[in-house]
Amino acid sequence: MALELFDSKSQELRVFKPLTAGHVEMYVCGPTVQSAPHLGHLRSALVYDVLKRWLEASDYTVTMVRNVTDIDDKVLVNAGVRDWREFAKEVEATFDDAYQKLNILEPTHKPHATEHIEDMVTLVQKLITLGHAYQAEDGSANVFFDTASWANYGELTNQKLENMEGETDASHGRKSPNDFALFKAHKPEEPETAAWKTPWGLARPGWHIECSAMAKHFLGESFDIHGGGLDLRFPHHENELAQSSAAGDRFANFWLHNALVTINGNKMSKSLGNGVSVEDLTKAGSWGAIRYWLLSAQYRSNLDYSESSIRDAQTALDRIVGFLNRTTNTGQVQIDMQHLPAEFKEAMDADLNVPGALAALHERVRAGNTAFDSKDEAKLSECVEQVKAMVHVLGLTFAYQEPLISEELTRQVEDLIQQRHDAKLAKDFARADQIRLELEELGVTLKDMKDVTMWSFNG
RNA sequence: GGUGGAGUGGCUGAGCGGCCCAAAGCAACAGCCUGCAAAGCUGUCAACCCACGGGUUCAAAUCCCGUCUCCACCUCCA
Repeated sequence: MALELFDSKSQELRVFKPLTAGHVEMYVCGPTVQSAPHLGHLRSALVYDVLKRWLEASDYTVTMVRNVTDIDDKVLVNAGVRDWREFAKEVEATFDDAYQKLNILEPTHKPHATEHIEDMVTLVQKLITLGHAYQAEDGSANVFFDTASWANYGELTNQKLENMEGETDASHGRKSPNDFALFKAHKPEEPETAAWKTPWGLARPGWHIECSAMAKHFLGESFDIHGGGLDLRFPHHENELAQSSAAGDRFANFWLHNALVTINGNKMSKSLGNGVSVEDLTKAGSWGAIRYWLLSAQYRSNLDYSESSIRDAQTALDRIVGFLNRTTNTGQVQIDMQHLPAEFKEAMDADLNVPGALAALHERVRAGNTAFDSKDEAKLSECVEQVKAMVHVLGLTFAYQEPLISEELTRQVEDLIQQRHDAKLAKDFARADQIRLELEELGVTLKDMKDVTMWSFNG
């Protein structure tokens, strides 16, 4: 079975076939570094991380670009009196930190908008030459895309120009309220560091042109997949598509849009201020649990957050981790498609049906536990290999590889466990129970197995 | 007004014409294990049936029509 992906431009499932055999190029819209990440940003990054992992597991090589929008109205506003560049770096670091803790792989390229102003100028000049862009009629350095000149405008979101509401504020030299900024003229109240010399005067780039220019810089005039959050479909991606195709590029072959994280049924967003922060999440469960939860709905379905979400995910993940811990001595995993069950592959190939893949994973865990208890070594070994491979593809490996506990504490805990064991042998149950209480106070969860006592911290 | 999407068990969430008398997880309950527990494991758990009303079909959660409710986008947002 071949991988099928839902292309939101043609609004249908299409069999995925890369433009170049064996190689996939993808561009994903990364964050505007205006404030710390919330669950929605993490979900988006994670969706494309899993896609990349699945493509690689399917024997493709993948070039992935995920940009950083480090110059934007909001960045300047939120920086306040501080140097906006320093502020942007700081926010970006909080994203990188969260990505890393979630085990999101580094993209091949991580370009910053401010590093590609030249590319943007070149692209805009071309658009002007071709008659699809113009400098503001008021003579300022504002440059706009001429939507009326591009008959396909609206093709991505199936909208007609006359139905669009357009910009409501002052025109700034626009011909039409639907025209969007390619470059924004420098404003006196903004720092000079946030302005670049362009053929039209001092200006900074608009948001949309950044992605078109960076995609072209790294991937050329056409590439396989463009991904991003559903809320970026319009205007951001519509405008990207208009710019790039008006400049003569074929641009993306597939458009993927991940659905949003909701809370009480409503979108989680910066502007609504209902974002759940990283601090809140890590109180409820580990990073592994957060990753597991974010994967628990198919990427085109909304994912609704509630208080118990992460906690429930932790329990589910612990089942998988517990199975591997009690049956395996090593955290080493080789990715081997041979070991992936057919149900898992079918689910992943069906537009990345990760919940279906997780179902296959849990089924193997149960079969493995049964084999373990009945001492069916052959069956057990098969299940372990399968589970390891699936866990690896989903990027959950780190959840059982991470030794978070210091050596000192480990020694202390193991010493107490030994004392308790001795007390139990001497049938001094009062002493054994007392030690059990001490361990609980340390935040240790005991697991008395047949011959040994296993334990985990806050588990 | 325009454009998309969604309504499935206590909760999360797959399935999108027959394999569905609806996956998986959580919760709940029971058993095993244990000195007793916890943890772990195993099992059980959707019967006027997949928002409601019609229709198509040999066959519908899945297709069509209508109704209701909800969400997203059309302004910055993953």
